[in-house]
Amino acid sequence: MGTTAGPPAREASILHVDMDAFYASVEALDDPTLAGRPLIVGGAGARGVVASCSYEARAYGIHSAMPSSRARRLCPQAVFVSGRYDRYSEVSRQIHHIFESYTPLVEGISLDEAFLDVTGAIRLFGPADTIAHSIRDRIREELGLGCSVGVAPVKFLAKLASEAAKPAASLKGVVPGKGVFVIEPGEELAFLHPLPIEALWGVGPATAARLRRLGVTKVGDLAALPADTVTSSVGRAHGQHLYLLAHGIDDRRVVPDRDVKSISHEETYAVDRDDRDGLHSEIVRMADAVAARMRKAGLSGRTVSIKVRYGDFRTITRSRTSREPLFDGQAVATLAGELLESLDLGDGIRLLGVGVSSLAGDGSANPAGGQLSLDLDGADDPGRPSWRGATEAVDAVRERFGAAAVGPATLVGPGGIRVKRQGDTQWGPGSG
DNA sequence: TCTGGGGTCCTCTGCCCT
DNA sequence: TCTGAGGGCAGAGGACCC
Repeated sequence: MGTTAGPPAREASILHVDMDAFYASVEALDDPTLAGRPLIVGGAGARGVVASCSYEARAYGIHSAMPSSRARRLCPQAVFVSGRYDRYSEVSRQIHHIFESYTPLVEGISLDEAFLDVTGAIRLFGPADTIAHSIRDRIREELGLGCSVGVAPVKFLAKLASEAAKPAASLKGVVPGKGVFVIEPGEELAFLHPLPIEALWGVGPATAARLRRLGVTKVGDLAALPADTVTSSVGRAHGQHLYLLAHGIDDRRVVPDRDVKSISHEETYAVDRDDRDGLHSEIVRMADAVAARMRKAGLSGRTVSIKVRYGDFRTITRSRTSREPLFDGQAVATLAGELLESLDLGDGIRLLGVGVSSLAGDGSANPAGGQLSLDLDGADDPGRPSWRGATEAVDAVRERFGAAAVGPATLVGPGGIRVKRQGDTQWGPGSG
């Protein structure tokens, strides 16, 4: 660090593909009566938020993460639809198949966004912008969905370029965007410096407020500052990163398979809760789901965390690290339950979450280590099944008959077994 | 005008050990 | 034996992303 020179010349061969209003577009695809209408995907309840909305809804000022209650006030005629995580995952896989027909270097950021490094594909398919148009056409023709593609020499500029390629919302109708926007080598700073500072990846409301105190409102203002001034304002690592980005420098590569660092579930309740027995049952349900996802990924974890958000929105986390790797829901629930017991629930909590981190790849069927204490009952008497065996049996039954086919006894209720699945209540209570 | 869910990364603090 | 410095680690929380 310390140089103020522009980025080193590099071919524009990084693509950022961003689906346009993805969830809303999938809903309109599956139900054509929704097409062209203000459509909101998200939690319709009092504590729900907007996950995605059509451009017709955006024309009313609605955007993702907005409380659903406010969205409803802004556009009373909008159609609310609950999210279907499984369906979006399925479409996302189809989109990735298209990506992978061009390059194996595909880094998924979320269900609707990915980076592609097409450096090695140019000889076969043509220049990067040709590949970008080809991908966009195929997604339109094969899946009936729209997307915007940014092309640039580095990742964060490709992302900004895809923003520049997006359609715009207006009350007179959707204004089509460029679809593909290319930032050529040498053009980086001319594109970057007039942008507001919030355009940089990693600048949210808190960082923007700090930078504004230095007189920084545009990326170019940040680039004009000495590196030390930036780091003393926003912290060493963060400051160095932003300083480099402001000069168009981004050495991050496209990484196809990132290691998962943590797995968690959390849920916001429609009303604040202080019933310890009920919340303990919730801990068991979420721990069961987290552990099932760990095992499916062949992982075990050592650190168990709980997250609690009180009625006044104050949020705390508590965690504990086990000496032994954990792989089953009961062990995770035991630690999480102890953490919950140590807390004062006050006037009630609106959110509860359970997570596991310090993950390692030994949650498979026959790990090298793992949870000796819980396996002891089986080890004492070879004729008795071990807890590990029971867990594997549960996984096998669920694989065949579904997640609700079998589960912890504490989760059995009048309607069957209450299991937690990824994407459930994703956008708040009352989402359907 | 109230603020979801699932993640990652960073910083700070306190504790333990050398 | 006591004390302080420094490293490593765990725990907690903040900020940010989609």
